Amino acid sequence: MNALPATIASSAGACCAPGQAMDDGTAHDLAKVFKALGDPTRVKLLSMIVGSSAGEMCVCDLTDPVGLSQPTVSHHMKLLVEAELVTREQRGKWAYYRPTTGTLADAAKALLG
Amino acid sequence: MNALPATIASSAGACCAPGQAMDDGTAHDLAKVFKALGDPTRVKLLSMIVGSSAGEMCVCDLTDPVGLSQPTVSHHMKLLVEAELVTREQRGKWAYYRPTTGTLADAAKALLG
DNA sequence: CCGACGTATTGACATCTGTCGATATGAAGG
DNA sequence: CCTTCATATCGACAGATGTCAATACGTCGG
Repeated sequence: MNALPATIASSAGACCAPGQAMDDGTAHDLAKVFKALGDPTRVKLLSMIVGSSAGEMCVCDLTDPVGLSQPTVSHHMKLLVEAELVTREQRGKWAYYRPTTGTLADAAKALLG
Repeated sequence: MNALPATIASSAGACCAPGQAMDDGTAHDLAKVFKALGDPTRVKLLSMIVGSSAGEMCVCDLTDPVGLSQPTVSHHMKLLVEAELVTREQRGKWAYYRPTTGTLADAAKALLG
């Protein structure tokens, strides 16, 4: 229940001492974001949410298009939340997910300098 | 021995029919790029190459900083090459790796629209 | 309070992945 | 040629990952 994206953003600033290995914690945090997108199903899920007209989607809307069971989709969404690529909001019976702005871009920037 | 990044770039253009699931092949290609960065070691490796003053590094320069065996580093570099995040050039006994420009940014753009 | 419904968690399983040691490949130097 | 050195490939193994069926949790409408 944690994650520290502030580290990522700050690392994007003071970046890249030449030839020096990146800090272990930063590398771990960046890898977590990219790893969350390292599965075709999760790429699809995020792309659907990003492209949705309402800007948010619930699990029930996502299950059918990806063709996987509801628990599996729920599991994937949890990983996306933990990577802070989406946020979760419970409204009534439904859990709505919407993309976070900047997480992926910040990670890429921290890596490429 | 393939990979099709043209798909990624082109997908970045005609992106995101609302609510529609992303094409299977595109999702797979994007996931391949992100998965290659889904390991802290590979994040470190790429960041070191990006931050290097010469703009390129050989395996011998990379092995020590990450603290892993030479075969393991070679394995990681192969994955980065296959994801087209770096290019490999053999000069004499040494294999030099340098980052590709745009692969990660294109993947992120294809995903976020 | 109860039943229905959307979602999350658990347990199990096959597969994938990161790592190493041993070995193969390939290029320079004598 | 034969050796040396940098890199790649192979085989093996522990651990992580994606998936599902079964089940538990929470919220709403009676």
